[in-house]
Amino acid sequence: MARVTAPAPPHELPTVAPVADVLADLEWRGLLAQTTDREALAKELAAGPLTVYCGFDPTADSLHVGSLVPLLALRRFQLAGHRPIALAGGATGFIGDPTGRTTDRVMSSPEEISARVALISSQLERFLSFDDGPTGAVLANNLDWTAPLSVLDFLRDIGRHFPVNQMLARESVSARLESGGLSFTEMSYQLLQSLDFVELYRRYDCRTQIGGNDQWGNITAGLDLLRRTEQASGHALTFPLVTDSAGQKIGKSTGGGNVWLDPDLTSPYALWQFCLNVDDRDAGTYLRLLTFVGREEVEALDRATAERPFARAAQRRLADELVALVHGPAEVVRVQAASAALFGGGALDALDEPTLRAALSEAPSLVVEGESPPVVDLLAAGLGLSKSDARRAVKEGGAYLNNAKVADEAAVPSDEDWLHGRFLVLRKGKRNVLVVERPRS
RNA sequence: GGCGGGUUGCCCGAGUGGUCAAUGGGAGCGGACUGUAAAUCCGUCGGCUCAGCCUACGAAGGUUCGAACCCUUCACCCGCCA
Repeated sequence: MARVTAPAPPHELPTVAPVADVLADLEWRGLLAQTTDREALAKELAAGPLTVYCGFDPTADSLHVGSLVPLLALRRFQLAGHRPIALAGGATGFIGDPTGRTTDRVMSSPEEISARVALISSQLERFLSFDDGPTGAVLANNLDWTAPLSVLDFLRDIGRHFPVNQMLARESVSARLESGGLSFTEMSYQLLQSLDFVELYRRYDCRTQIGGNDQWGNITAGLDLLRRTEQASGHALTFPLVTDSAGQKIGKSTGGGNVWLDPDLTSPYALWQFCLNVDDRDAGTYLRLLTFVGREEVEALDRATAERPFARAAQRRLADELVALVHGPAEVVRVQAASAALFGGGALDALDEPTLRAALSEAPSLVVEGESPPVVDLLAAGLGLSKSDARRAVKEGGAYLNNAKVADEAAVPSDEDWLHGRFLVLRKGKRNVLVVERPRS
């Protein structure tokens, strides 16, 4: 059964001004790609609380920054006085959405999927408000109604409404037919998603589904089913699939990996740093899509970026907002202190021990007992480099001990180098910081 | 099944008996510039007990003083013919 209320979120949702006109809000943020009859939708939105859903398939152990686009959109609807439903795809994740794929997904085991659903659900909960009022959010799992369904019932009650010729015509399917075909399993994905829509309509009178623009086909398939089985009409609303100035999907780090919401996968510090390093051309876009910062302020930040790019006001604001949103306001303070200490230049020995310790808690660390090995060995062990790499770093002038360049490949930290007698701050290049710690003697 | 072409470092791709750890490009990394950005420039880019040594050019054997390069077998990929 879907859970209607959630346990207390780990941190307070940020207080954000209510949204007066959610469509207008989405529009200036660049979040509107397509909608069904927009005027009708606007009219319904104005008439009273509408229930809006968006699905999240458990494709990994965590949501990533890109997932915030639809997730925050749900929250935007909530702030505008509507009820959001976050749907975890325990069933659809089982099948795998063929959209945008060229080959069958590798199937994960049921255990893996249910574990992921649990992880993702707990993340989804944190961005919505689960009060008892008419706009209280709902967290659902489509496995709840899909698992008990028999094959025969499914084929007779659902499958019957799907003309194969239409299914084949859908972009997600036809693309795959061109590139070698797809299995019946994957082609069924749109049926499951449509079934979800109908089920949420029955349970919560949900008649609006939102999602990325690649979901348009799946969403409208659901609208068709809703019309056929329930004689109900609903709405679809999609967001553009935004790419950054380098053509990458939003929320990809420079290395190409995802920036995750799970602090164990992407630390708050790493998230903050990721934001700070966002290209000038993308900062405004990110602010619009990934934060609740209002229009006037975003546009002011756009101007600030144009006039004084080096100040990186937009990136800083983005970093603070996102870290607060994802990890809580307390983390922002810690992360700022860490960044200031590590990028502020010299004077590490001026920091008192608690501050230093807090600042460095985000960096990888290494514990050394007894005699200290040479700097090169510490770098290699702590940063996962080969010895040659570490040696090269020194040779190229890219190795630092307590913010001072290390010139000698054979350098060994001296007793005076240990800050407060306990810490060494090693660095390779600008960003790869390593903390070496030794037990209090 | 037959004939031909191919398999090189993270990716692309040169190299056809010694001067090959292997040209060039991309990615990555470091430096300079700067703003922890972009662009640009320079450097670097298998490992190590690092002026030397070890391991590497699909796999295994062979020829040779010496092989990524020649020969044999095997595996995989791509063409053409059945």
